[in-house]
Amino acid sequence: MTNAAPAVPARRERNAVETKRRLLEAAEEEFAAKGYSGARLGNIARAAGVQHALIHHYFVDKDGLYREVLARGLGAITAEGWDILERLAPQRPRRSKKVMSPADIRALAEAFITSLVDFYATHGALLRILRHEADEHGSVAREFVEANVRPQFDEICARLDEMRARGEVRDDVRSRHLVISAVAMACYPFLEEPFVTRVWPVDVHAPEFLAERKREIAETILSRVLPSRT
Amino acid sequence: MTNAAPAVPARRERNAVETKRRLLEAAEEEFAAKGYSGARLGNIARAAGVQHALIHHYFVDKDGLYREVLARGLGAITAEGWDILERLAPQRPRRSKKVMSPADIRALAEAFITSLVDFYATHGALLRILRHEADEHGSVAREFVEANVRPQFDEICARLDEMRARGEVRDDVRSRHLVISAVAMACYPFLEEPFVTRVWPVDVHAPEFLAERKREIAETILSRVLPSRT
DNA sequence: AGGCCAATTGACGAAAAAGTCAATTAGGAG
DNA sequence: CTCCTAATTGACTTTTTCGTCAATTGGCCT
Repeated sequence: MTNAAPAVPARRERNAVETKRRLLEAAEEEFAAKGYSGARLGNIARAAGVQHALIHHYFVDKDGLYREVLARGLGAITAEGWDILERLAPQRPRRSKKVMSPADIRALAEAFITSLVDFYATHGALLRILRHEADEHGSVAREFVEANVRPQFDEICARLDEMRARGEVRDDVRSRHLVISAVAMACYPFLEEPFVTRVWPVDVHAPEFLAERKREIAETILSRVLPSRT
Repeated sequence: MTNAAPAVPARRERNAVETKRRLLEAAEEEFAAKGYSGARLGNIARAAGVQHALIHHYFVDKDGLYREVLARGLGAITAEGWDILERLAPQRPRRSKKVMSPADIRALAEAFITSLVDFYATHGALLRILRHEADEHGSVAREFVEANVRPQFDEICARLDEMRARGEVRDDVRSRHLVISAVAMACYPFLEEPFVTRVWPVDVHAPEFLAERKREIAETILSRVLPSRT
């Protein structure tokens, strides 16, 4: 009643790259929450504060937007994965020379778990997209996992098997189960956040929680792996 | 060309309860795979082998069908959860009398993990629906978890805390983290099956895998929890 | 200062999905 | 055997969502 002036179009700023970035970010959230077929272009446009026609201008169609979201993230996480493995294995070249002490193993495990938890805490949205895609859409996530993360998984298992062969870890350790367990413990609070926070009201992204979580997982893995208590 | 007889309507059988059951089953799969907004009534009808108009006849609308799917499952899994806790605690009434031996604890842990893994292996679809719903739709899953599974979670944590107070488990065990870890290890292969089978080609529902998985998780939890190696 | 290019819009059309309804017919009750 | 109820269908309408297009306008270049 006072100053109802709907005629003023409220000066629109223009910035192509910024707008595109906002759209991609909004799209990542929407796809992560509802999957491909459940995502609504209207929601994405509204979250980004633009008309949905703009999506078609930049990304042609829904599929184009989806691929762009994936492309933006997949390269990064693959590189980060190999990076983690790299940093953990400066000892790799010299194989089966001297055995690692329990202290060495503890340091290795702690470094690994830290990287793993940080990884999942950071890339939750993208990983939820991959999970959706594995169910409904299909090909992209499957091929990505087989081509990029499976080699990393195999690499970790191979290192564990060598450690077991050298007697550095308990010989009833089954490497694949152990890695799956570590990944499960690390990713669970972030991929299942809505559930976790309902049974245990914590901020799973708070620094204190992250630190606690890392300690707990490292301790668990080490207990399982070390021949005797330290 | 040979016997193109599309005029024969191919005698349709009729069975209300059976058809309804088929619809609910198909709906569970569809909702689990794509969430509420991503699910298509057409897909559900086709999977059940009926016209989609029949869905409206039995369940009024999409929302009605969805609620019916949830209702069919939620009651069952709640009861099953309390059942598991019940069976694990015939010792509950007498509190802090005699302490449990490591062998007792091992038996308890193995029974718990077995129930947990079987639970997740069995109810994967429904739990994926709850996960979707937590993101997009909202209320039903949240209220269900807070009202029904949180008390179960608290109960387990309380028992663990008592055990720690009695010195039966290591005193650096944080009960909530431990339970979250156990749940994570147990559910991961089933809630993330498409991912797991891409990095490690196994049939996660095969009896051998289930047995291995249970042993591995129990061993991990026990290593973490027991004051010394057995 | 003026004009051009592209970012952005708003309205429109097409396709897909949800929901409605009258008309068929299987199968049980009398 | 017959009739009558209800399960089931197929075509229809409505609503939602995706995609297109011409028109507008902000920022930049000269």
